[in-house]
Amino acid sequence: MKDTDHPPNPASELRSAGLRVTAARLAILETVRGGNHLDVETVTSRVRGRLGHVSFQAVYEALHAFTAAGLVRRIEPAGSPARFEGRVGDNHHHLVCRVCGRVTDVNCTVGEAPCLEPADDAGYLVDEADVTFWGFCPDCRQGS
Amino acid sequence: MKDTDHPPNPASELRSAGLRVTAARLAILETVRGGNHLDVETVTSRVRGRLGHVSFQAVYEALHAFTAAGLVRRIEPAGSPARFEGRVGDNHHHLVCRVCGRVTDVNCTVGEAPCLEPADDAGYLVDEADVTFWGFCPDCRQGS
DNA sequence: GTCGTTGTCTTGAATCATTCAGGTTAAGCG
DNA sequence: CGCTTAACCTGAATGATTCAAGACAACGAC
Repeated sequence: MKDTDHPPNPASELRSAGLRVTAARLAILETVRGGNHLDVETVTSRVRGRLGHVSFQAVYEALHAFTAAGLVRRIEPAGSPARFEGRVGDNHHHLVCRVCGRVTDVNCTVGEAPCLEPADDAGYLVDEADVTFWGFCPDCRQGS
Repeated sequence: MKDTDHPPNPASELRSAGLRVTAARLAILETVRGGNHLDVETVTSRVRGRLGHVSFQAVYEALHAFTAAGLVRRIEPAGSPARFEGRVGDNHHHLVCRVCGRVTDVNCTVGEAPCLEPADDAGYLVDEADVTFWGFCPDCRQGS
């Protein structure tokens, strides 16, 4: 099982998602995939390091489009700006450090696609489960 | 099992949490408990309806203090402002409507305190699990 | 290869929730 | 009845995100 299923190449992924292939978007997509739950500012600065100038709006729009297309996933731990990750499609969750904000992936153990359905859906048509574990990461739990 | 365990009365709850008892804070606490995942603006306007004038900062500070004291719980579904609820201490989760933003409580079925621990804690000291189910509420799934 | 459509990118301003600052009021203990 | 300090007030600032409107360029059609 591959980490995430990346078809042929990023360019064709964009195309088959109905998006145009531009240097900026390729760099944004690769940056998100190469990074670890990056926020918009970090994505932007890394992309700028590669390409020169790219506007914040271009990054926001691209990330929004990618999220809608299912190419990336957006997470937003309470109190922190939105973060993006390349791992999509597998039902995994997150550990978030209350001190430093670090985010770490956790696989869900309870079976294959656990936590995917609430006990009682109250009539809702549920399409996603978002599980966040809050605590203190190895580095930050020292001083406790 | 009671819905939520409310000791003697709100005033003594505040006191035993080390907080002073003021008309504003009593009204804020009761408003949150009587409401359904209210945001700060709604809490403020309801409290104002009762008491006359109360500043936003007073409400923010009170809600922050209550949250720290464990009297209320703060949730923050991605993309929406913070919301507060009076149900605390029982491990329950939330259904959030993608269209209207409505939030509904769900009890966790998988045992008593489920989803409380991740499969692999990656060295984190986990103290809370935050589970949000995204979907379409009964009212909003009609047009689909 | 050229053209046209429209998705993408740019600059600049605006919005919204939340927080910070500093000073005033009043809860509750001695 | 004072004192200490939590609580509250007004007003301004911050930071992430979005809106607006025009310029540019990807890519399918010709």
